[in-house]
Amino acid sequence: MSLIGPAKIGPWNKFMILKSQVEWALHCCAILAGLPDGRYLSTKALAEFHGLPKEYLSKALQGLSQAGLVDTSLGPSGGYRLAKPPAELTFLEIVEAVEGRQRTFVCTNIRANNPCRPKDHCESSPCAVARIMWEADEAWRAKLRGVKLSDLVGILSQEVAPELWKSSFEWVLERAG
Amino acid sequence: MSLIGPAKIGPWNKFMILKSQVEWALHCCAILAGLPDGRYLSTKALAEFHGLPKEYLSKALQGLSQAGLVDTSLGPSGGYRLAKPPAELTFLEIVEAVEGRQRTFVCTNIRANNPCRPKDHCESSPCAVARIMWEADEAWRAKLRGVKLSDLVGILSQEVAPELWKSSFEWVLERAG
DNA sequence: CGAAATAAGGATATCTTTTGTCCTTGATAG
DNA sequence: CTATCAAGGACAAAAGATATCCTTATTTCG
Ligand code: SF4
Ligand code: SF4
Repeated sequence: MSLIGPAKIGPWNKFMILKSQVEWALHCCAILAGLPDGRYLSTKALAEFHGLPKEYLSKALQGLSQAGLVDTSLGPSGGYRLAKPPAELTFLEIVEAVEGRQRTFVCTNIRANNPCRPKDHCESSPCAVARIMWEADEAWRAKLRGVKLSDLVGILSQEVAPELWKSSFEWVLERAG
Repeated sequence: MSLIGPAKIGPWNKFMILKSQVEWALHCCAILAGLPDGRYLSTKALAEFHGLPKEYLSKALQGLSQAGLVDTSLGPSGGYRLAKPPAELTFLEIVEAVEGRQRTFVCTNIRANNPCRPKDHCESSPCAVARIMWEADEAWRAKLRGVKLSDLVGILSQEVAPELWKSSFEWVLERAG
């Protein structure tokens, strides 16, 4: 389902992959975006709705909370709600909140091992290899930065079957504190 | 060195990261690009030049070989050489040869767990979340597809100190079969 | 006030992936 | 014939992802 080409290159089937937490967080934000003003939705409800382990999903939601993307409330009728309007929440913010902000290419500075290199030689700036890879990372981020949560909700509201959309909304409302 | 922001978000310090093999393969290709026509360079020489474990680097080179990016030759004076001119070899080809071609976002289809979803409901196409993430992946690939190995060599030849560039070239030539 | 529900987060266990080593096989140059 | 090479299988160690359990402090509601 997720292979692009015939790619069967030795034992290297797996590509660098985002945590499944990212998918969970995106789905949860989409749900929270539909919540009426001031209401909260608990981890329990979000986990149940998506069929996910509650305790582990909680870690992803904590990531969103620490990044300031959601507000929380304790006690019964507590839970999560978005900290800003869906139109001001980007995909990149959500992805980075759970996945971190490191680049995909990390440089282990192997050029320092060059046997021809003088002992006192000091490369100051990152070399071209790293810069090129980081530009690709930035293109990835730029794309995600350009998509708002509200864009997603807009697409989903058109694509999801109306009766499913409606019943899901009601299911959530019943549990929103 | 590789952090973009202050990003200290819970235990999630690590981002999805490319194998170090990718860095190794890019460096090796840069070296091979400087090889005179018809000459080969062995795993042993490449590993020694970069200070890498020979047997493990070998796996990365096998990836390049299986992808048809390099030609190999057995026996003494054997090794690797590029299968095509550096101007026709893209970063993306090299990266995919060692890392694979899977997307960074894999969809575990959690929408199927929606308790409101009718039993016989069948979502055919991937939803908007997945499509958006895949577009970002494609932007990343497009960027890497646009950079040729010859571009890298051009930049390096300007940036690397001339005496180091020259001595490295000679070091390689001494060992090229 | 007291009980139940909640987020936050520490500790730990398990599984997968990455990284690395070792060895065998078959081919090739000299 | 011998030394050297790529290919690749088997295996081990380290790191990371996934998941569970438990404690603590806070808040709502009866
Ligand atoms: S800076 Fe360039 S040479 Fe140094 S490790 Fe990173 S990619 Fe390799
Ligand atoms: S297709 Fe969409 S809803 Fe289904 S698992 Fe993928 S991202 Fe989630």
